[in-house]
Amino acid sequence: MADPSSEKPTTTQREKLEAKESAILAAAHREFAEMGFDGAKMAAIARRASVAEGTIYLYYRNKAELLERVVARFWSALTEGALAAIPEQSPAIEQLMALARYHLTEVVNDFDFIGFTSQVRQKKPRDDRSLDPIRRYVRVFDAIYRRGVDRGEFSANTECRHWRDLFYGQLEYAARTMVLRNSNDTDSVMAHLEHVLRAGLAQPRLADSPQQTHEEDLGQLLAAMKRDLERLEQAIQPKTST
Amino acid sequence: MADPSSEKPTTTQREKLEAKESAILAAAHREFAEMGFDGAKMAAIARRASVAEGTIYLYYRNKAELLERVVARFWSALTEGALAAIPEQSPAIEQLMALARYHLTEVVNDFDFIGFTSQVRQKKPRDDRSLDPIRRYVRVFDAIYRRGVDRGEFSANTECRHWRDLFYGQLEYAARTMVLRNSNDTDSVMAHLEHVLRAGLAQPRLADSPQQTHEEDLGQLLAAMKRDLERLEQAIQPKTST
DNA sequence: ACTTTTACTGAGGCTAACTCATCAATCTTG
DNA sequence: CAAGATTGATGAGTTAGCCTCAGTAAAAGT
Repeated sequence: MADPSSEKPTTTQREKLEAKESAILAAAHREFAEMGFDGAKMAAIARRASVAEGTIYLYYRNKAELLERVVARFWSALTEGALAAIPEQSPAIEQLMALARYHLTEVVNDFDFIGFTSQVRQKKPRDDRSLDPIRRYVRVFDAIYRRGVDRGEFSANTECRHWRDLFYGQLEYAARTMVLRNSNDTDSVMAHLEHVLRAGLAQPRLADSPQQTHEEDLGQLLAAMKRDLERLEQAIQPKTST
Repeated sequence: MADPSSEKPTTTQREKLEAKESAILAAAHREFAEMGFDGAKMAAIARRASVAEGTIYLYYRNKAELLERVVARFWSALTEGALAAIPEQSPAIEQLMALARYHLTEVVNDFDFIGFTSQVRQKKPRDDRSLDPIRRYVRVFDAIYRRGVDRGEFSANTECRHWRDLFYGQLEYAARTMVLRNSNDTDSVMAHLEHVLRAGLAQPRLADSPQQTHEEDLGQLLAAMKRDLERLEQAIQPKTST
């Protein structure tokens, strides 16, 4: 066992398993994307992955669970890509727009998987772990949002989840429209979203009790100036009063 | 044939057919809603509708087409309900909010059918007539939007479709969140949507040349203060420099 | 009353998901 | 290193459920 040559087969064995599982997932991904859930045949997936049909059932209980794992992998990959696409040090609003652009293009590319996702969700209990990758992806938005609040870019008095729903909802519908019409006007969608976010996130109380956000910043500026004035006054007074 | 009594069976015959078709649709609706598409069994639908399994295939080519027709009926009903729920003479923004509230509650009630809809859409060519009821429903928004533009409530320089995507997208995601969490905060969703619509639809150029509203006033205030400071500086300098 | 047309039926065909007895390969142990 | 044990892989067979179609009943036509 200490002999390196004898270790090789051990690691190879593990790698073999993982490679096989990965091959099945990749084959299933392609088959589902091309044929849809009902159209996809387990036999075809097995053929694509170069395994026997029965082998698939050693890794996944049934066709539905296979789809579920493919979908989970899709969202994990999406999360990786999104994190890579977001500029680290930029203002939060720019990070949001980068996320939006990434999300939109990816969703248009793999639009079927949005449908698969809701198909999977439909028959899952609320707290199923298989939905975690989706939750992790959604939290990418939340993280940026919170950072925006911390940096003072966004006012803190709107619930994050409403903006999250608006963000992903708008993008998904825009993607659907683009896919259905086979057109691509990403830029105009992005411009509109940015407009809405800037107008609403930066000045979120405009509707309820207007004039509180940027004005808040400006208010702080004013306060600082007032302090400066007072200091100036202090500096003067000794000379003038004496 | 001219005898009225001989006409009766003819109409009864037609009514019978329509009643049967309607019974099948209703049975299918319930079965799909309870069991999902895959879980629903044609035999069960036939039993619910009190017809033989083969009879269903006289009306619908296959299970998928049956779902398609159920979905179409669902959207038609939604359109009727929406038109009824919208106050005729109110401002467009209020009509939009009425539509939003109606849409949200209905979608939460029958959330499965949203999933079915995308399932149906996935395997349909772009120009399939069976999607018409959905298009008709979507146009309810468009009509209100245009009316708002005509009345001068909304500025005309944003594309309708972006606001439509935002409107339905936000609501669908909000509905999903509510269904998944089994919570109901319709009012807070509505408040947020109204805020966004009012901020964006009424003052649509905010994003292009930012910071022109209240900050302008504050800016003037700051400018005035700066002038004061300069005056103060002037007042001091003679005394300190001399 | 007899034919034709139309509406309906449900047993059976067929496809495709899933199982399981069997085999192959690797690991363990005397 | 050979023999047994364990684990992984296979694909023919089972089964569920969609859909067909030959046959029946009812209505319309003549």
